Amino acid sequence: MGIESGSPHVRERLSSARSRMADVARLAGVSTATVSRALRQPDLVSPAVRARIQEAVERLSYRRNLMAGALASARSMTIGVIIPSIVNSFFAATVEAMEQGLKGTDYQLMLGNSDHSEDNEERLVASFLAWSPAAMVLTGRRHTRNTIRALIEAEIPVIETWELTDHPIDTIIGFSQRAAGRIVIDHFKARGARRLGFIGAMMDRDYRAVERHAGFIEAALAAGFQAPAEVLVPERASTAGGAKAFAELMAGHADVDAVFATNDTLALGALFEAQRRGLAIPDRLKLCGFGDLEFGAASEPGLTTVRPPRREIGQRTIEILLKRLAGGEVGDRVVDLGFDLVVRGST
Amino acid sequence: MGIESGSPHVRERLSSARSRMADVARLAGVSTATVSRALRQPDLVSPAVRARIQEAVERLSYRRNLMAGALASARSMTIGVIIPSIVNSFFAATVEAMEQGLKGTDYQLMLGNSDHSEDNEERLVASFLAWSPAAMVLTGRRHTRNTIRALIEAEIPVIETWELTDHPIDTIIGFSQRAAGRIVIDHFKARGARRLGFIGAMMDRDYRAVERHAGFIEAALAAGFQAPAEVLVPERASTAGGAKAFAELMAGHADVDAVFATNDTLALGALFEAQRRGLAIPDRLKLCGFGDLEFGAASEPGLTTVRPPRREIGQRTIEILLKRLAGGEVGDRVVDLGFDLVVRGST
DNA sequence: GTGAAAGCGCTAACAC
DNA sequence: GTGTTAGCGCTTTCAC
Repeated sequence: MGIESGSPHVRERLSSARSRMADVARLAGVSTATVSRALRQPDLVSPAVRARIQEAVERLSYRRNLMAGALASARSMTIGVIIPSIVNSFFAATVEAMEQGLKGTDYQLMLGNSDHSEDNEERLVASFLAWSPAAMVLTGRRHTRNTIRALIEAEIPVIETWELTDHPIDTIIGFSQRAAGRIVIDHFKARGARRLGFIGAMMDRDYRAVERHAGFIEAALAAGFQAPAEVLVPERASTAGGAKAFAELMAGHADVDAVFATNDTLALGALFEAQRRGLAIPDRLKLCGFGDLEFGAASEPGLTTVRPPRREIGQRTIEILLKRLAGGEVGDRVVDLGFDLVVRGST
Repeated sequence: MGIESGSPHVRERLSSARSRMADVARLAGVSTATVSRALRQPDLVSPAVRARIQEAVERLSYRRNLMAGALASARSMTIGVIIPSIVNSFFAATVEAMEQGLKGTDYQLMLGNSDHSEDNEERLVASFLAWSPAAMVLTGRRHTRNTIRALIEAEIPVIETWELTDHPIDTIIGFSQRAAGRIVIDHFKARGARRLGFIGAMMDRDYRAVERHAGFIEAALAAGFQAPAEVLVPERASTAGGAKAFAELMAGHADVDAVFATNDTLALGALFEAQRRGLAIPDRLKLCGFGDLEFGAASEPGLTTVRPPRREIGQRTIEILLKRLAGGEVGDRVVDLGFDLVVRGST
């Protein structure tokens, strides 16, 4: 098309194997504009033409080049998701639910891992935005100024998750971490606990754990308990860390009879350590975790825990996003999905 | 720049806020080609010019539009990774290691989840290829014909992981699942086991578990054991499933004294169930898992397990990929990273 | 409802 | 070592 003989720099096509939209257009006897419409907004194209295009697409086994489309429209079919940790199955369940919600659409998740660092998050957001994502999903409500600015300038839907705040960047979907900490006190009190303990991990970086802790302490004092004994492990939550922290806790405060661990994994470690020490659960020691990780239902005894709406957060996020991306209204900016206390043998 | 008055269709820039390479070029007093070079192959640009460009980039807080670059070069800075499950922390550790290996480079992982299905994998590969990834990373060596063809046609590095085969698509990095099953027999025999049991999950879809099973059975028979008693759970491995399967196993074969579970999560369930039944571990019952998940080191008793090179697979994958993408030679096409038997209290 | 044509913001031949 | 220039394969006005 218009290659004049003598044209100086002819660039060869790199992937000559793959058919382009122009090939489809030619075969269907229409323009590329019409093919583009037929593929993106079928309603705007007459049924007859649509059928011809469909046939041509199949004959050529044509697949749209998403990058060309993204460049032309300044918007890609990508949704950037940043979670604090992949290994932590809290967020894995949320991501899995998001993936399932996206099945059948053309959207792709682009997953990043901030390792619980706001600076890492800032870098990730910057590099994700270079892909002109259709939307961004973050974990938590705390971000650097630059992150927030970049996100606002991008003018795309932004969903924060796993927490609540009255001032989300755009929309936040989660639950009150503080209330999750408080509810444990009610339960311990009902069970007759006298001396409380707390085990936490990575509380210098995991702001959600800090909030659960705050809720726990605040409610403990309000309920007339002595200030809980605490042991924090610096590394990320692990069974080994939980066992170690529990040992340390009991070493310093042998009278503790009810322990809240900010994470089921820590609680499992405490449970094993209690077993090793022959402490009867729940009679001598009551144990409550957070997360409702799968093993808690099958452990011996079963682990009492606070269940966050892990999958629901992901489902609702995608639901809201798909509606927005299809041109729907912005709904509630704060979505509280709540949580449950799951009572099992350990209390 | 050549906008003639009366030009019919002038399209307005959508994101006028962001600076383009042309802006940087203008400010630095060079052409866009030079800016592009300075950003991608700094060695080809004189230090003086490079510095000027660098300054302009900072002044304008310029970020390259990766999609434009990808379109022009028919190659994006993306590495597509497909794993069978996000929730399963086996692969999470591999992905985490890959991410860390990519830190400081401009490459991004694009993560997909096949849910242990070759058909899902095929769809994911197809949609990932639409992004012209720089490379693809798959889990396992079994793929549909279409997957393999598409990957070969893409002419990019392809790494298969977590298994071995003499005929990889391109390169495979892993270990022998079959040998991992066999080694457990050696250990059980050394510990004086008499009657063997096996617990598996999702063995209709998880081909790696099937291979471990095959190795276990094959070695058991070769070592003169009676054919192991087996219980398989259809769902994905869980503690609850392990407990249930173990209960069923003992109900049918009360004489079993050594159990191999294809997954530590199942083994943990068996451990809890054995506790509930008052079976002494390891005296009455020996238990071995697979995966070396974190809790096994802290459980009571500690869980003997086969440790796969989870992080090593990810590290090596990125190492090899970065070398290849930088134009390096293709090295070994089969990389055996081996595995370890980690002996703890449960045997 | 459909087509023409002007970009989207880069990269890579090639010339100098 | 640097500039010129022609695309990459779409999307989207605008005109009909």
